[in-house]
Amino acid sequence: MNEPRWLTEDEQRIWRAYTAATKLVGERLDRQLQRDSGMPATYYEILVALSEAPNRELRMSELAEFTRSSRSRLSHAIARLEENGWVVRRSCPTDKRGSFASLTEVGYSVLRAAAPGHVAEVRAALFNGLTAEQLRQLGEIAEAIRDHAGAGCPAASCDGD
Amino acid sequence: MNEPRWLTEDEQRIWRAYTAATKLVGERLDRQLQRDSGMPATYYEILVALSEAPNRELRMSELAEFTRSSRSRLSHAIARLEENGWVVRRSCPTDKRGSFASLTEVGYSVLRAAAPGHVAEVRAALFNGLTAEQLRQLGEIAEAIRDHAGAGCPAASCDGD
DNA sequence: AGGGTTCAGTTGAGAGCTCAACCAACCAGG
DNA sequence: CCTGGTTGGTTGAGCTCTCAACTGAACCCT
Repeated sequence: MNEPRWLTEDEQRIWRAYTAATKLVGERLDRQLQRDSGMPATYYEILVALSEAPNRELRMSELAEFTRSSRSRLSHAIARLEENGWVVRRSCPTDKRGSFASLTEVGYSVLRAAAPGHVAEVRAALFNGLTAEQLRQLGEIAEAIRDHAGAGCPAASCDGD
Repeated sequence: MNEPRWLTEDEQRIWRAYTAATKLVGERLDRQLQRDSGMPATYYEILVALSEAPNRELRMSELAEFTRSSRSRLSHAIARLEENGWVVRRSCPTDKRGSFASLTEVGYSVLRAAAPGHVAEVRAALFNGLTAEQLRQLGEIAEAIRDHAGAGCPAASCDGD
């Protein structure tokens, strides 16, 4: 096979800015949550997903889908959250293989306490640096990437296969 | 203190698309490199930075800056890369505290072998889903975020202080 | 010189993630 | 039934990352 199609100088500049930006934002968010609320960003997202679900609980597989997490990662995470007393597992009555993750009252208040700082950090790290127009563009671009990259890689949130 | 400034519905939509998109892209890239070349994306970036440096070597602290990595992470990473024989440490003659990380021939060929697949995945995961105009916008947005988020958080690549 | 401070880098413990293997319950088809 | 495959979820090992503590070298200031 012949020479691959390398990135042009422009593409390389964009790619490097992209990785730098996303890395910085991700690290800021993670650091803030860890420092102020004692949880990584992924756990925060789990709590958010649960808090928005009817009855504040979800099947593990649905939760995995919402949070775009592998089942394995989620399982480990829920185990940790359960240790903290923020979540409890409930076994599913109709399908004995399944289980629900259910947000506890404690978990809910931890989430409520964490939210303001998190939102502030989102603004500080991402939104405040952009014009309104750029923000709008970013939304469209992110949606395009999400739909495109998600389609091209079905294994993104699956374990084995 | 009073009610924090929550995200509007639009802002929330943008934020969620952003996290979804960046997570998907990051995971695709990482997965591809791990599968095809046996290294995480962060190690790839280290090898790239070294390969572009004069004499293919850099001081640890410079390398940390280029790769936007904490000194600690880099130290662990270089230890691992040294085990693989892809990098060697050289102590600095003029400053006995310092050390250089130096890309070996083996490391260089591993990098050359990994590059085509990586570039293809960058295109597949990110570029191919966007119009030329969106790509241009993404570049500007990413630069704005990088400069803004980097400034607001000096601790991003420092250990203790 | 001598003493404190800063600087470059390392180390170890603890935590989260990935991958592959696994188990148990459901579901077909014969 | 019961057998084979699929599905829902868990587990453990290995790896990377973070955070904090630490070492030793350089610098500064009298």
